[in-house]
Amino acid sequence: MKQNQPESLPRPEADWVRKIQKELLTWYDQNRRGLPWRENKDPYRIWVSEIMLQQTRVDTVIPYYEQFVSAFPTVKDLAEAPEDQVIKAWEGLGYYSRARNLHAAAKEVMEQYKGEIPREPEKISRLKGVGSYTAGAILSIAYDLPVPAVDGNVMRVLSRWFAWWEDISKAATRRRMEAVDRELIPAERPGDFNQAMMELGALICTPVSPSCDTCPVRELCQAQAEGLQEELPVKKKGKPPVPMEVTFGWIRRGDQVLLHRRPQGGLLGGMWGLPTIEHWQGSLSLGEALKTSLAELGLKVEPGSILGELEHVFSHRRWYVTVVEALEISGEDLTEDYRWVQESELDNYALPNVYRKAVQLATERQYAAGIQGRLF
DNA sequence: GAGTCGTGGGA
DNA sequence: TTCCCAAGACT
Repeated sequence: MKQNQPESLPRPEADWVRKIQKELLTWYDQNRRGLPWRENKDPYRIWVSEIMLQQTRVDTVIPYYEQFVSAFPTVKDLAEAPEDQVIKAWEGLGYYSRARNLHAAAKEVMEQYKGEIPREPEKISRLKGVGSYTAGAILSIAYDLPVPAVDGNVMRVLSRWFAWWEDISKAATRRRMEAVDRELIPAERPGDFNQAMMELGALICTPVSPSCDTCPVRELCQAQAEGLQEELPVKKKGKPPVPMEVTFGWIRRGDQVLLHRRPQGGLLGGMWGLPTIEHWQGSLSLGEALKTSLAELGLKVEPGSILGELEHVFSHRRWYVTVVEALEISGEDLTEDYRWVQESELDNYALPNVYRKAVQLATERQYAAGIQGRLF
């Protein structure tokens, strides 16, 4: 590990900057991928793509993007859509607050900006879900404004170009990199230049085993010159997910199943799923936990068999899930965040993947049990 | 500044 | 299996 750089920021010379701009844009013109959000410069479509691409791979986003802009072609369509429909279109993509924020921001654009996504950095940054990177991406790509769009790709590229040893997991580093990046952006094609930086990071200047052989700017890269490309960028490691034991209830009343809407704000906040009890290892037996929890709602159930187990990993949590079957004995009116749903209607709900997996598991076991019951 | 917030893919 | 992620934002 090398020493940290002093406080000063890299000061690229004007001649170096001109070369970088020319080589990068030439390379981009010849190597850019034909992505669906690059078909035009509709600010709304650029916006949708940038939100979906936050912490999400291009290949994962493409089908969601196609379906989303087909369902909501304009910011007006999105603003007028029911939230359930917007969340349903996001099902399986993760980070669901992105969808809620995007929906709320679309309404804001309609009400405050007459349906036109604002061109001012201060205004666009005020929209929910639009941070420093996303604001810069939309303004530069859709409106040709020379503002930085510094994402993980760009930070990696800058870190290597300047042999910059600051930890890119820190917010302060991003701000400092934006200051330097701002000096690199050409007045003519700011959007293409920003995309070229990201494209280089995605295709050539990759996190591991970068393809320096075919890099269009290898002559201008300090890390390459010093053989440091594998050491940079510096990035502090995250903590492993905390393991948790979780019980899902597969609670039936005739051909209906009980769904629960998770509280806003937390993990999978506001999303529908099976009734869920999260507990530390060994704190409660599964059936008793379920029974006790539901009794507080005025719902009496008789715990049945264990339908199965599954494991699901989130960014910061690992769920060891046991799906427990139960039959309703008696119940009063439940609160709004509980709902009895026909099994055939489950597909109409936006269920996060962990619950989708559990539903599949439960229905399969249920079917198998039914067959067994008839046979024996 | 450090945690929180999903998912699926690849080394 | 385990780890690191992939075009970050919000609290």
